[in-house]
Amino acid sequence: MITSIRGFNDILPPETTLWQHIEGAAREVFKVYGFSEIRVPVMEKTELFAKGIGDTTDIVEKEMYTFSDRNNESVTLRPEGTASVVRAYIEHRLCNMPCAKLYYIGPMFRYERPQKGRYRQFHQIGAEVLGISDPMSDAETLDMLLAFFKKIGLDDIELQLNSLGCKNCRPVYREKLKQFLSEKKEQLCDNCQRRIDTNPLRVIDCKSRKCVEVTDDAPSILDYICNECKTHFEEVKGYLYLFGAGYSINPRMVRGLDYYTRTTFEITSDKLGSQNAVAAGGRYDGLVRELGGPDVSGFGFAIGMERLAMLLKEGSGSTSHEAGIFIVCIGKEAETEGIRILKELRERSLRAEIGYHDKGIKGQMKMADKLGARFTLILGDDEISKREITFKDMKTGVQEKVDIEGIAERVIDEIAQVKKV
RNA sequence: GUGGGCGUAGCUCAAUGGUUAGAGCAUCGGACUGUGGCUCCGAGGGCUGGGGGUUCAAAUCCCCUCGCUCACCCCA
Repeated sequence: MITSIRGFNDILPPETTLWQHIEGAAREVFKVYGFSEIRVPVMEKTELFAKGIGDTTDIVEKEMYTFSDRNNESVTLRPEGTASVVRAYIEHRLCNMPCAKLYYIGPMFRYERPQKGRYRQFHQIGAEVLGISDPMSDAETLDMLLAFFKKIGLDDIELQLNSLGCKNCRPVYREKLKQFLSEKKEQLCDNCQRRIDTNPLRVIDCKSRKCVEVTDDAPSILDYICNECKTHFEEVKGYLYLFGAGYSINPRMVRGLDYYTRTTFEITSDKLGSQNAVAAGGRYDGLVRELGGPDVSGFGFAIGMERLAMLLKEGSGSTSHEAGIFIVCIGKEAETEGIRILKELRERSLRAEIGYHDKGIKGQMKMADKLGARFTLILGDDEISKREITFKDMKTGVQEKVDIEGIAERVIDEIAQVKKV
């Protein structure tokens, strides 16, 4: 048996309905906030990600699907969406727009060990605002994200906010923190002892109890960011209040991508297991320039579709099928008439299916039931000779013979009745 | 890359080292040849993940390997 590749999953019918619902809600909400969809390729030149994400990050160092194509060019399946969107923004001179508010939906690829909420092919809904540095934009975009979660009925989530400062003030804090950690090195977990030099910010985000205690009085980044960054952060908080968005400050939150500056955030849920962020993002003011574009700001986020679907499945399990019609035919003549009716119902946008002959009438009824049809239309010799059709309500079991002319109207009426209740 | 847990029918799971590896659900058929669900009866479906070893005898014990899963790491 040929199976799918490790970490690459099929999404099967009952669940695809949920996915469509999620995507539809995102499109609706993003639209009213003035965003437009952008579709970018799933593969890019490797250097785009190396430059954009940072070539010492874990993603670039060991998690990318990188190949040589037949021309010996190094290409990579995108591990995230922002770099591609920024590339397209520069390539097509979208900076000529007053500001670019773009969203995308699609698969991303990272070569990691799969676990709960983490897959090698996973899907993100992302949005980016390019060309605006105003803190109101941070708040507005966060408000949009929260509006989306509200729309799909997800509560029990928390918006955690932080500022990572800019390229001027972050290194100052980093040194200060390194100093602090070095003094307490022996008390940290093995992992964090190693991290003091490679990634000190990560230490204050460590979950091990030992490290949490030791870093309790560690310097906070919010005390070290420069005045400009501080002002920006304060204004973001002020605008969040105006938009009515709730949040909590988490000065220990760290992001894994190099491009983030100033505002960063995560939306978390305690129902996701170890991978507890359902969405995350932040500001990236140097990225466009870094990738060869104008010196403009950026702000964006990405939502993890698998994680979101996981949360929504926990809640309401409404699997009720749509009201549908199933046509049972006995004999060639009935079949001819049945197909005619089938076409008519479908042209009127009704969900209609027809039985296949090799099943017999019993088999066809069974199939109607399994498919969840609310009504069946039964056509046999009796009906054909009298120009009638048997109309059966599968829920109540009640059936009657009705005139074959105008059957479509009758069905539409009945379905309208059912939907009202 | 490093750990832990688990691999038995399509699915969920049974089976002290000892007959022919079982059950529920699902599938198909019958009771009910123009009527689904409910009930009853029956059928199909398995190299017990794969390979090696111990033993008179292995789903069961040992080793190797592959797969899944959770966690570390990292992240959506």
